Amino acid sequence: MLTIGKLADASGCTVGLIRHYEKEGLLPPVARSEGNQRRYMQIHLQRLLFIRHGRELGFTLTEIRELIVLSSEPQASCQAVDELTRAHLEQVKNRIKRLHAMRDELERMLGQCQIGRVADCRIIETLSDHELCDHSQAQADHLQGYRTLSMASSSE
Amino acid sequence: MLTIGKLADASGCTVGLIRHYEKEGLLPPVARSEGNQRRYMQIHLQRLLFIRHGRELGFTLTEIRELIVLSSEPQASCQAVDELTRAHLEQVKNRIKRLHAMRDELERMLGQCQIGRVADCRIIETLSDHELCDHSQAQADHLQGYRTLSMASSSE
DNA sequence: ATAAAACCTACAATAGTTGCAGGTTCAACC
DNA sequence: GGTTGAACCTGCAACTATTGTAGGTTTTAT
Repeated sequence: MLTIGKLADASGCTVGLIRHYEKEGLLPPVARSEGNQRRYMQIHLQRLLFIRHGRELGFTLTEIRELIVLSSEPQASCQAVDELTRAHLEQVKNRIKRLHAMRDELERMLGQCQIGRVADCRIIETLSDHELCDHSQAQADHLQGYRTLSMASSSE
Repeated sequence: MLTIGKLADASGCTVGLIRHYEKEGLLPPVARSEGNQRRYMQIHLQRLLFIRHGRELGFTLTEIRELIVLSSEPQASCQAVDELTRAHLEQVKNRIKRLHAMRDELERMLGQCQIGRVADCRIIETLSDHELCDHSQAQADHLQGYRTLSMASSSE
């Protein structure tokens, strides 16, 4: 029997996040102590690790919920799993493309900047005038947002 | 004089987004008609294009606000602009790294999947057991979220 | 018995954008 | 001048994933 705090330590999630996953229906119902505190078992840890691993791979919680449903039928074909993963991979590739375009343009701008006065700054100039931008890959005028793990992480 | 609708068309923003930028302090104060409707001038269009271009390059609204402040002093050194851009570039590069790790692992999993039964699915298996994952670049256990343009875009 | 650590719920905040409801103004046409 | 329809107004809620907080309860160890 694990308390939510122990489960958090074991899984690398915060306590709040575990409660959140429960609310979202990603964690199965939990036994409670007499005083209404959650008491987990190994199966919950496994599920939690599954969720975290999915998140590390960039799946949304909705996709992970879907993967959980699919994995609950061991005899079914895993074609749906394959398709979901393939679709997700395409999204990841699209994001990479967009980020590459950003990176290249940012590097181009930085390469032109001589650190002079703002009035002559190529970065400001390019931002002000889209025509000065390298349009070769600028079809990325529709960019997608998403969110992965740990907004408040120390790594950035 | 442009109405907010015309400005939206000219800039590629939605009407709601223009109001949002105003609320966020990214657009200078606007003249109003007798009936309290916003009436814009060319300067507002320029500002809006600057914002959109910044967003396309992945700058946050906070960074763009900063860039606007910096660009308002033409005689100042553009070193701060350069530094802000450089820092942003590093973030973009980090995101690319993480997405590369995701992509590689997803491709690896897909390559192992034979489209059999879920019970034997390598994708589910790998998600369930982090040890099966290729850890070579899996230090990315702290992933960052962010958001760029147009969540509801047609392109995904 | 008491104190501290851990837990509980419910809510707000983050970022950027969209969408809605309920109401007002503008433009054009009769 | 009146009427209509499009465009506008404000304020609010939604989305995603996660964190944080406030105010209160339980558990655990002393």
